[in-house]
Amino acid sequence: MQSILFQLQNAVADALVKAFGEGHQNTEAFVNQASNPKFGDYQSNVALSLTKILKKNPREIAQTIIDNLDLDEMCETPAIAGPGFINFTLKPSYLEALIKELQNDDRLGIEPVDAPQKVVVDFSSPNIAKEMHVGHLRSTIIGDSIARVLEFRGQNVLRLNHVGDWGTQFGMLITYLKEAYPEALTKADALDIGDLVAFYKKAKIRFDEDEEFKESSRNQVVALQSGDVESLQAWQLICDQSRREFQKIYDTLNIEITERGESFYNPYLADVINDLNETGLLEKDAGAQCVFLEGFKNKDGDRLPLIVQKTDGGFNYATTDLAAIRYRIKEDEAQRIIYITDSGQAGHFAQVFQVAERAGFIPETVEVVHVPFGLVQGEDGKKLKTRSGETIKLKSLLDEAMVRSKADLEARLTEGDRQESSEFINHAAQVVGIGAVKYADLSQNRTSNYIFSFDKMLALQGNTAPYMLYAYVRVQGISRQGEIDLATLPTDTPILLTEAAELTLAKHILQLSEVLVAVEKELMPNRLCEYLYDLSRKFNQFYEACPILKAEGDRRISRLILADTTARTLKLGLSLLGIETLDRM
RNA sequence: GGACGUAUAGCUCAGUUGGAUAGAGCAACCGCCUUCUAAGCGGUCGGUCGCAGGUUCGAAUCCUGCUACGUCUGCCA
Repeated sequence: MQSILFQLQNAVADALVKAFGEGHQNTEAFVNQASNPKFGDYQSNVALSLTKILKKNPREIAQTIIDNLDLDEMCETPAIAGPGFINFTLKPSYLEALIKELQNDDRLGIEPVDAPQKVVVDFSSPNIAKEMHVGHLRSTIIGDSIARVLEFRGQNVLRLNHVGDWGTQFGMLITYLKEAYPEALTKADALDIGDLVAFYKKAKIRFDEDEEFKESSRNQVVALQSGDVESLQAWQLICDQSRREFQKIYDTLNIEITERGESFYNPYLADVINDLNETGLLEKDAGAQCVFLEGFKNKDGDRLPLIVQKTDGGFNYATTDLAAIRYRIKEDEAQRIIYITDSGQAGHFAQVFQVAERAGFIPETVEVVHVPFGLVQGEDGKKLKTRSGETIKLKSLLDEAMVRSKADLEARLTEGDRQESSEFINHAAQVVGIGAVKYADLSQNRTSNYIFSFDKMLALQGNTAPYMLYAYVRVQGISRQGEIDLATLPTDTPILLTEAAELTLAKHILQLSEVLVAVEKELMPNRLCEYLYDLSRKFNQFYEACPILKAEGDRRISRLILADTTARTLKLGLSLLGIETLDRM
């Protein structure tokens, strides 16, 4: 099923050629959803844009376009309004037919793309032996949602966790491991570090206070990078410990991701330097191997380098990122590489991408894109910390969300004199709590800073996950109340869209495909959130205005189908945000 | 110093290639439960789209300057 928008765009584009000649084959049709319902459902502004080119009155142009349009099946006669807008109002009969098509379509009218692309989504990327913080939460939630949308569209997605599992901090960690847990290296499963973050902090203290420790840490880095067996074993132990902690978070969030950390690209780093050298981009400056950047200056106004090999011969993260780009293009055959990180890294990626392009690492057929998101701030507008100034642990943050949603639910149960099992309560609290955290994050334009507030994200009114979950629950409630299996409603009865609320809801349901195309292109999950929020509101208005179980005959079945299609759209949309649904709450 | 980003209602935010009278939620106030879960629905109130110019038939949106805030700015990632 082609989206309504797509069909109207094509129709207008055809009309332009018919009306004004072959020269207008590439003229943009400028069809959009109507800016205000009173203007109809869709509008085209193309007549206004052609005023100068055709040297005619825009209303006259609009009329000529309408005369050449063939939309009798879809629309009422298009109207010209204002200076030359063409307004389209969809026919109820057309909407009825489309809703009917969705009744038994699991994909709700969304066709997979014709030619799937190989897409790498690089997200989450915590650092080994460090706490996952709210910044990682954003990357994880946004990355997962983008990956889900692309997957549903039929793209071949590789989700990669580019964990920080390599680098100078491991010298310190391994040295401390040997000092504090010497038995860990000789006995199996002897390591029980417990809180790895505390371990990291202790190691850091030792590193800062003791010159000898510092020196042996440096030697440890060299040993690790040169493949010393014992060092590698220690490194592995620390990574495993961290990995287990990360996995708990991913399990709670229901997120799948393949770990491929920085260390993976270690064997390819030297090649990057060699190839940069061959392209003539490499310059040695103050002992370091650099590529000097175009359009970047340092504080003194001199040209700024991207350092790819340090004076001591070590590589840094720019080198790793260059190696990763090449590997993902050559070995993974990626056609689109998406990096989900905070906007603070925008400069870094701009630099790395520039060097990769100039070095010829990125073919024209490959798109490499940084998807930045804003800072997570506390309610004071500053970087989020606990009262004592500590980083907030992701686990405790998620736990608190669930505790709060549980308390809310229990209060409601008491109020409504309802009895539920503890399994039910715990499951509902988890779905609502985690869903609320995810939705709060995804529903904002990701480029702006994000003020993190438990109260706001867990508020159960307004533009929140619970609001949408509740709309879904309402439909399931109808099913229970009427003892109706929504999956086996009759298929031979007509859809009847006569009430304004029914028409409004039906139109909105049919716009999912337009939204998903936009999300895939712009990588902005908040567009999907906005769509689902509007869908929930329109459903609630329909629910209020149009009795379902009390309706009779075909009208009852039609409304049941409309409600069920809404619920399935909500469930699909929420699943693309990584949010589960509930039958009761 | 430079680069990038942000600035929209009291608060938190939308605003899709420039389009018609800039939209939600929260907060405040007023209504609607003998009727499918009121975690709902309807209504009222609330804006010099940071400031000043410019381009355009038309600017929150594009350009220039300014102000404020944020991020980044050579061997951490």
